[in-house]
Amino acid sequence: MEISSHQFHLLEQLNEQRKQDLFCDCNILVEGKVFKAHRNVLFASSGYFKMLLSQSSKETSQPTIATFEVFSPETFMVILDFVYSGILSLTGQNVIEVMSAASYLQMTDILSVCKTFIKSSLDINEKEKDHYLSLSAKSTSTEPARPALYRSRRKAKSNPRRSYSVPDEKPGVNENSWSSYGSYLSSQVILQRAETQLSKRGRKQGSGRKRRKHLGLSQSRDLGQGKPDRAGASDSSPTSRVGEEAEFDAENDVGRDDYGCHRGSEAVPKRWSVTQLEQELSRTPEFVELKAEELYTSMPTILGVMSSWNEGDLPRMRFKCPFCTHTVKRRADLKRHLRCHTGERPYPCEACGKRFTRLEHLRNHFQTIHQAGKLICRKCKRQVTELTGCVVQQGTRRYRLCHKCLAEASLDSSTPEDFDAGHSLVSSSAGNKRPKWALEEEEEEEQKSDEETAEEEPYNLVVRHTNDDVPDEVEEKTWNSVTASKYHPESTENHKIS
DNA sequence: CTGGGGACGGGGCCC
DNA sequence: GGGGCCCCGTCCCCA
Repeated sequence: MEISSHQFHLLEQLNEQRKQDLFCDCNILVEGKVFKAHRNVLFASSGYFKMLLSQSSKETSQPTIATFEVFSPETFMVILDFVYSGILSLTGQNVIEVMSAASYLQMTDILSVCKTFIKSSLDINEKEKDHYLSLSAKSTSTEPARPALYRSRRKAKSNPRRSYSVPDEKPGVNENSWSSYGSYLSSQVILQRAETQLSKRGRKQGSGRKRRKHLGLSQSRDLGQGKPDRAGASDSSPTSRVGEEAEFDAENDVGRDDYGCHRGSEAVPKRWSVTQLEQELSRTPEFVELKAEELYTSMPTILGVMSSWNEGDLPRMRFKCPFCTHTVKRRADLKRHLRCHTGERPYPCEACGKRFTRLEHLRNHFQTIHQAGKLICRKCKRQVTELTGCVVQQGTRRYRLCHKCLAEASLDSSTPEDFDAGHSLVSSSAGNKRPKWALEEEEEEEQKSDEETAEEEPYNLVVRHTNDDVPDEVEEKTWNSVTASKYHPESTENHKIS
């Protein structure tokens, strides 16, 4: 026979013990503030602590001290309260940092709730839109943030306080609290996008930003001895973090000044960069894939915002990106911009598989990479014709050499091929060395049954506008080799739509 | 190590 | 609204 209240009472007792500092055998030092807790509770709640405490479990006679500098004491208080009560106090101001801390501490339940909270914050229904449009920027900037209390499903029954359930876990409960957009987001779970996003971000940020690091764990009798661990960390997180905060403070101030009334800003507290938010969103397997098209049509009310206007001027309508502070004048531009957040690349190069966000980028790529459009010998800089020179490929670069320079360069091993011979330069070179981005798209390339066709006609640019949801509806535009060199799509007779 | 150039991504804006 | 052009910034490779 199961007594349902036992778990709750047990946790309640543990929480009381924590508050009274009874049997606490773990001290957590967060930016100088000490939190006391029980190892077993932390072990059971956090993957981070599980790993940490299992490593230090041999010396159980001494209290464990964990030191963190990557989140604030207030944030850790929220998390610790959740651990001991099942109640998560989220606000628009703390959700990002709580999510970051939860991600760090490997607490997936909190992560899910935070992501859901953010998603719901991104939704603005028609009522709110009308509300914003009817009020001036001044009058809407003072609405206090109401904390939302998220309760663990296990404790939802006995909690008298208002709580939300995670839609993923309990569909149907509190449906009004969650927009269709949020449901849409939750239903679009794709792991591959997360990997792609992470690899992309990692590549881009590799030199620019340092990952935040915790400052270590010590096990000693004296709390003060936790300090040397901080000094020992070469990649000092306070320094890097301050830099990140300052960076985003500046960029977010712009958006806040103009669009302070927009609720979307609540979901992105000013201390966080957009990239950081994306990283947090993409760190977990549940990262959602958003297609710009669907995103655009599924949440139209979030996009149109009214900027503040000067005296005597008519209000200027701009469109704000829900994921960052960027605003654009036209909806189409926003739609285009959204692709940089969703990672959607609807224009694959049929020659090499690389995908692009825009047709023009694909066009430029094809011209420069696969056609070596410059009729100049790269070595002697003289003009070459298709008779006096040929195209060679070195790595990912493709260029022309005159026959003379080619002979001098001794490029026999690189298998240069005559441009007019109709051989597949791409396939021969791609077989030798696959670029990094090609590897990323490897899985998708495997599904391309028509790629061989493209390789047989290496000088035709085949543009396929993909639609992942409707794979049968594939739009292809094939440029003839001659017209492709010009890339004038207005000459529609050269397009083959299949 | 450094500077130059290529490739690429993204924004603004025109047609 | 879509397509396209221009411009700029960033990253990477190479000499």
